Amino acid sequence: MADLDAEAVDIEIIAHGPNIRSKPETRLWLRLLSTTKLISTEIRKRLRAEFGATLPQFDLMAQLFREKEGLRLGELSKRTMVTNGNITGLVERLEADGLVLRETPTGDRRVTVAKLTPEGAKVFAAMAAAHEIWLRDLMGDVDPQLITSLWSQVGEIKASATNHMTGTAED
Amino acid sequence: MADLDAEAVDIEIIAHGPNIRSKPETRLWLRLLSTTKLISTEIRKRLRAEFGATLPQFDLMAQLFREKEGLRLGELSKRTMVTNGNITGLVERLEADGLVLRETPTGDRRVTVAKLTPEGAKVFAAMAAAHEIWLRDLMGDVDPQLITSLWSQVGEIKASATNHMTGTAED
DNA sequence: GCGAAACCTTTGACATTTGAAATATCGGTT
DNA sequence: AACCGATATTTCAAATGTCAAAGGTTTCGC
Repeated sequence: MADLDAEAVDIEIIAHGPNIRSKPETRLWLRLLSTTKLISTEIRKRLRAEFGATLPQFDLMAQLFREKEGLRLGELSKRTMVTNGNITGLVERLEADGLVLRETPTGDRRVTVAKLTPEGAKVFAAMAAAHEIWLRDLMGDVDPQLITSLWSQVGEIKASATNHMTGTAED
Repeated sequence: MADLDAEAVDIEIIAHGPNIRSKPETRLWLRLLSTTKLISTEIRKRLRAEFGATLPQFDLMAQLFREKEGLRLGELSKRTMVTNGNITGLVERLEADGLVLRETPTGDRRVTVAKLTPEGAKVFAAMAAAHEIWLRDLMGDVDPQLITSLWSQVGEIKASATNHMTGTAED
């Protein structure tokens, strides 16, 4: 951390209140972040309590659930936005639990394909059902039309962000 | 992870496409999550590259920046939504970097108050300025009015979620 | 003022996270 | 058939994350 020039910034802009003085983009960002964190924490808590699973495990299984033939680890990494190194450990733990299995296709030995075991599919189906109910519950006070329109509007944010970054990513 | 009943779930509802079959709440949630993760990753990358800081460190400093008298660690924990145990280490590292200092008020020796050092305030001011620019950049393609209206609409989601959870939290 | 309940922070055991470096394999060139 | 660049996964160190239990302190009821 280096020596930086404070005078370049109008302190007041950032200083007060619940971000009242921040620029709209920053305010929206802080709200997105806190909302997501809030709901994540709750979902994680419930996943843990009712299924002994973590959120990343749920995400990963969700991807495998809709690709019965399985997915390569790199593909899993992209889809879940989890780094490669992390996928390794995640899949290892799920394999140890008997929910996922790993296999190397005959053609290319660099590749590892992960797929759900029948047990894994069963467990995930139950988790997914609960997950949907939890979300309807958590968003229960919100007008259903707003939910739908938010989906596409947040999509605009996402598209813009994707446009303006060094790397890339998808849905 | 126990043996669960798959028949309880209509597989098709979850199975296909980019969540086309999911309920609106679930779709919105997945989009919020992926959008937030996308932007977080980019912000983290830039914070690291330009300031050698992490996102949790930035969050923590942001809270201290607008409370010149400092904040108790428990208060910091609530505001940043970071667990107590984690605040300890976070503040320790920032203190080691000379950006934050800890002191125990005379009145109550249970308490530790963290505040920014002058150096910390200087560094944060520069980070905050850059942060705002990055966000304007990332959301640059979006109609400014939409940004503002999203802020309040996402607020409705947040309020609803807050209403429907076991614990509590604030803005 | 004494003891119990309440409060604030730290500690400890572990799981997860990232980013970068290391490994392993493939495909094509020569 | 050895090599090079591109791919795919794993490993590693450091930071962050949770949860639960332990440590001091304060406050309150009596």
